[in-house]
Formats: sequence, structure tokens, C-alpha cells
Amino acid sequence: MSGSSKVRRPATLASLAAELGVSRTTVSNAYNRPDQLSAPLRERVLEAARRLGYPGPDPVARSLRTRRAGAVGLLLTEALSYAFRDPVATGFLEGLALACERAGQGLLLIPVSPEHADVAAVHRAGVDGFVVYSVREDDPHFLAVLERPVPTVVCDQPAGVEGLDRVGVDDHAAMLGLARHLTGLGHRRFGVICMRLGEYRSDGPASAARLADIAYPVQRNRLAGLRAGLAEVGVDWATVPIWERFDHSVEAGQTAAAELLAAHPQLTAIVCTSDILALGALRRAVAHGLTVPDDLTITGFDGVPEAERAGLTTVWQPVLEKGRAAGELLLERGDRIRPRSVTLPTELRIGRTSCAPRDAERWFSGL
Amino acid sequence: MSGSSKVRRPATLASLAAELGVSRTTVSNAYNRPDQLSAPLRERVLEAARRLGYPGPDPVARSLRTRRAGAVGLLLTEALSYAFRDPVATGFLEGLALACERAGQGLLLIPVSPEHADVAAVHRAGVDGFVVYSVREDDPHFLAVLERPVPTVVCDQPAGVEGLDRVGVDDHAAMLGLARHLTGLGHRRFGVICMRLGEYRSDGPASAARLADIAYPVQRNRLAGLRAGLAEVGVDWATVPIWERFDHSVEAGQTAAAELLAAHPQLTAIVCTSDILALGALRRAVAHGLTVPDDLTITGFDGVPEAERAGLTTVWQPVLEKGRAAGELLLERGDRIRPRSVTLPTELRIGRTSCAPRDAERWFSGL
DNA sequence: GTGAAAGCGCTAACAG
DNA sequence: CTGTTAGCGCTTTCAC
Repeated sequence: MSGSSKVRRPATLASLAAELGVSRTTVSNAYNRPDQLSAPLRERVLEAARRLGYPGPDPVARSLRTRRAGAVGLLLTEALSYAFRDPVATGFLEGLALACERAGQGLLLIPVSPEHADVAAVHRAGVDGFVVYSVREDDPHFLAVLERPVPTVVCDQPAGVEGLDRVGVDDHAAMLGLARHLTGLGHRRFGVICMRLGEYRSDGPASAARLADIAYPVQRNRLAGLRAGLAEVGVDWATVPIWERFDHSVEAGQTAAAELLAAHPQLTAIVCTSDILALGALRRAVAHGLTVPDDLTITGFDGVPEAERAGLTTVWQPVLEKGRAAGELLLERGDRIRPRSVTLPTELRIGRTSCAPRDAERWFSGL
Repeated sequence: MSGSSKVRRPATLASLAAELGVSRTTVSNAYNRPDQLSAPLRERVLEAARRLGYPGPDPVARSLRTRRAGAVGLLLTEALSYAFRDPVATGFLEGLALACERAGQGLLLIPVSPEHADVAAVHRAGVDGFVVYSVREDDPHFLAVLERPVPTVVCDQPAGVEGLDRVGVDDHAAMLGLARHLTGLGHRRFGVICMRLGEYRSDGPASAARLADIAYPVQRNRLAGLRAGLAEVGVDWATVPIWERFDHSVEAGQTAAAELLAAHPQLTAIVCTSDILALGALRRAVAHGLTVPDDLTITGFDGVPEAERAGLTTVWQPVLEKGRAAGELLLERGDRIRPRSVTLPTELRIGRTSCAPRDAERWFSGL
């Protein structure tokens, strides 16, 4: 209001053109195709723009016209503020950001506000495609994404729906490998700590009903892989206690391990479906006076740096690659003829938290 | 082309309206103002939409019309893929994401591709405002942001330019406090390890010329604060060796410390302008057989979790709060009358890496 | 409760 | 090299 030059003039491309007595095309070209007009004319246009406070073509109007937003949307499991704490998610984000940067595309993080269950944010997102990272299969945001007529790639989901592109690892096979490592060492009495299995909070032993209806493919596959591995040596899955935690944190792993061990003190191995949970279990075991791995074997999943530092036996997966692959799949022009699926390799990393149980000889001598 | 229903029909609001024999307004209302039409009619519209494969109002067209994109843009110093590795940046991101979620706004990460020096990405961004996080003052992307006629809040920058909102800490005062702690302990022979000071890579001792023209406000202020603190006890700034590192990593801190100590073995304290660098210096000192803090005092800045675990003496700053404050400043409606500036408090955290130097008595007895 | 009119600001053919 | 012509798909007063 005071004489500030910051009074935003609503100058538009059209008004600029009028002012200069040239056509809108010319002004547009001055910005988008410098080779389509003479240098002096271009300079005249740009100079006038500066003088009139014209900030250049409006990005939204341009997007409407060109039919491209120049950004990809990312839908995450949780409140995205949480994602920045999770090393697996940040690794994925880093890879995805890498791919976006290389393509000069923006990365739009879709807000999944816990308060307003705002599917609207998905509708509002001006993007050329979506990446969906490990969400519940019945997540309404996910469903909303599927409605949008833009290419979408899902991560760690079954290839399932309507020809989406997909990237992920074989969680089932990876966990099976880990299970074989453990049964090979002689373990027979397992306990499990896993991440959330459904929409609503539930902490503690997972009921059979809950296990039968796991909404998160990653958890479902990891548990199934473990089950298959144990079945190979005749361990009855129904006898394996499975402790669920809604929150994914070291503390959650810690308390879960405490409860699990209290209820089942005879366990020789605790398999966790994530490193974070395993680190918590590890902490609890140590605090409890147990020697790992001699008294108790503990394993994780993901291969995050912190786990490596701790010498955790785990399955490493290429999270950064996963993000990058997702981005490339989405941004790559061309053969979008049929859905593509990228499965990345995992690696069993045997650390210092697994060894034969004290009673191993019992099993082997029993043969 | 085959009978798949996935052939994206270019159905539009208009075509839907035509099909139903109602006006576009009605269709629009069905989506945006359910209370403006009868429930049965609305259901008819939605049903037809489903049938025709109309995905709902196009977000870009809507944005053009409503003049709001529903997202804020974030401009980061570096390749954004790097940001996800830096605990300070992720803390900031978490806070910002929190604010965005609460407001139901998307967060668009602007790609700062090192390859294409793509200021265009800034122009292309369909956002209602920008947050600029600790960039070089002459960064072309930053300049491009300033051109855009949308509210912008800068972080850790001088309030400077044309009435932008600002959030940050008082780096100068914080570092002054740290300096006083060290000089109070008796230190007089300081070495410094700092982050990049200019656009182009330079590793090693920073020349006077380079120090006189630091492009990053954060580094400038931290060094100035230190200088002021040392001046108070008569330490000549010109005699203080300052080692610069372009890359911000533990390894960088490590090699910087190695060089610094080799060239100046008599130092009793190394002040680092970030925790990450300090952790590297710490690692180097230990590897070198030095006992910290007895042989050498080492300090950091930021107060990241890893530093706390290491017991580093440092200045803690509320990075999450900073992100949240930036978001709130941007999203908050109302009194955008005059630029606002939020300065958050810092806290000197004395850990186990600082103590009096062996020759302290020399100085005190000299009084 | 519903429709008609009027653009939002821009780009992409295609002529000249 | 420059201008003319047509919308992109939607929302929003304002009458009916």
C-alpha cells in the first residue's frame, strides 16, 4: 500500500504483449523458444517484463496448456513427517529424488494428514504420475491415486492392480533364506516381532484372525517366508508367538521383546521384520542380562546402516536403488505398453547376533 | 486398444455435463459443493462419472481457475538427494512436512540438478509459496524464487531481501557463547574446520580473501561469532588456521582434521562449524592416538542425535522447530503486512569433548 | 436447486 | 520471424 514496488502487478503475458504492441506468441516465444525471434526483440520483451513486473509465464496456466506438470507425486504409508525419521524411507526418498533430479522433475510429497483424512490432497496434486510407497492395500489415498489417469508405480506391493508398474524385492524369498540360516543353526523355538498388520492400532500378540488378513504386503510376505522356512523343519507356525507393534521405533522393538520374552522365556531366536525393531529387541536383551547371540539369536530386515554398525544379522535390501528404479520407471518415456515389474536382489547378511542355540546338539543328535 | 477399460477416456467435466444433459456447474458442484444440489442428482452425476471414466476435476485446470496450487515449494542448498542424508536437513524437512500436513498442503521439492543448471524448475513449480533453506545468497535458483510473485520464507538467511519472511537462529551469538566456554577453559590455540564457503570447490586452508567473501550466511555468522569470542581474550583471528571442506561428511571432517593437525600440531582446540565435521575430527583424533578432550578439545554445531550419543560439546539448535516455523509462517493466513522474522533459541551443550587444555595454568597464572 | 456467461493465463498449430 | 486462431478444463458470480 505504501509506495513499495512489491505491489504485485497482475501483469500477464497478454498485457505485456499489448503494452509492446506485439502478439502473445512473441512474448511466449521470448521465454520458451528464444530461437524463434530476433535477439533484440527478445531483449525488448524481457526488458518490458522487468519494467512491468511480469514474472514470466504462469506455471499453472502453462501446465494446463502443455498437459504436463513437471512433477511426480509421492504417496507414503504414514504421515510424511515420520518418513524422514525412518532410514529405509529416507534411503528410498534419496533414490527417488536422484531420479527426479536427473529428469528435472519436481517431487511432490502428498500430505496424508492424520487429522483430515484428506483424500482430496491426492485429487489436488498437479503431477504427471505417482509413486506409491508401501501402503496398505486398502488405503483410501492409494485408491484415490488409482483413480487418477496418470502412470503410477507401486513399491513393495503385489503387481496386482490394473497394470501398474511395480518395483520391489522378493520379501518372501529373502525371509525364507534367513529362516533357513536359522534353522540350519539348529533353532526351533522362534518368536517374531513384526510391524503393524492392519489399519487400527494393535500391540501385542497377533491373533490368527489378524494374521490371516494382513493389509501390508511387505509384512505379509516376510511372515509367509518365515513360515515356509520353519515349516521345512517341521516347526508348527501356530506355536510361534508373533508380537505386533503399531509404531515403528526402537522403543517399540524393545517393549515388544520384553513382553515376548516374558511370555515365552524358552525362545532361542527372535526374528524381527525390520532392523529398527530388531535393534530394540537387541537393546532389551542386553538390558535383561542376556548375551547375544549365545543366549538369544536376534535378526532384522532391511540392512540399515545402524544395523550394520550393531553387527545385526539381517537381510539387506537396496533401498536407494528401489527409489531410483521407481523414479526411472515412472519418468522413462516410451514403452509403457504393458506393466513392468522390477525385482531387486536382497542379500542375507550374517552378523554377530545369530549363532547356534545352546541346545542345538539336541536336535542334530536326534536325527 | 484391446478391449481394456484402461483406455483413458478424455472425459471432461463438460463432456460429462453434456452426456447427462445438465450444466457444467452442476457437475462441478457435485464434486466441490455437495450441498448445492440434491443428493439423488449428485449420485447420478457421480455414477455417470464412474461409468464414463471421468476421474474428477483436473487439478491443474482447477488450480488455474482458483489461483491456488495447494502446495509449497522447497528450495534446498544442494542436490535434494543429499538432503536426505543430512540429519539437520531431515530434521528441518520433518518440521516443514508437519506444518504442511496440518494445513493439507503438498510439499514440492524443487530439483536442483547439478547437470542442467535448471532454474527452469523454479519457474515450472506450481506452488503457492516457497521455503528457501540455507542457500548461497547468490544462488541463481534463489534469485529465480525471488522473482516469483508468491510469498517466500527464507531460512538461516539474513532477513535482507525485499521483505521476505525469515526464520533462523542467531548463529553469531551461539558461536560466541561456545567460544567463551572454550576461552574460559583456557584455550588459546584454536583451529577451525568449516563447511563450504563459496560456490566452487575448495578444500584446505581458507585464504583471507575467501574468508572475506563467504556466500553462506550460516558459515559467515558462525565464524564471525567465533572470531568475536576469540578477540575478547586477545586471540588474533589472522593466526587461527581455518580448514574448509566442500563436502559435508564425516570423512571430510576426518581428513580436514588430519591436515589441520599435521600443519598445526600445537592446537589445543578444534572448533567445527557442524557436528558432522566434528564427528570426523573426533574420529581422526582418536585414530591418531590423541585422547579427547585431554589432548585436544573438539566442538561441533547443530546438536544432531549422533553428536549427542558421542558426547560432543556443541550448540544445539531446534531444527524441527525451524522447519515447522517456516511452514507456519508461509501457510498462516492473515497479517502478511510486513515481513516477519522468527529467531529460535539455541543451547550450548557441554559434552565430553571439551576441557581445559594441559597448558591452561600457563594462561591463568600469567594474569 | 440449476444454468449461462465469462474468463483464469497460456501455448501450439498454422498462416503470412 | 511474427501474428491469428483456438482452445486446455475448470470455477464462479449472477440470474432464473
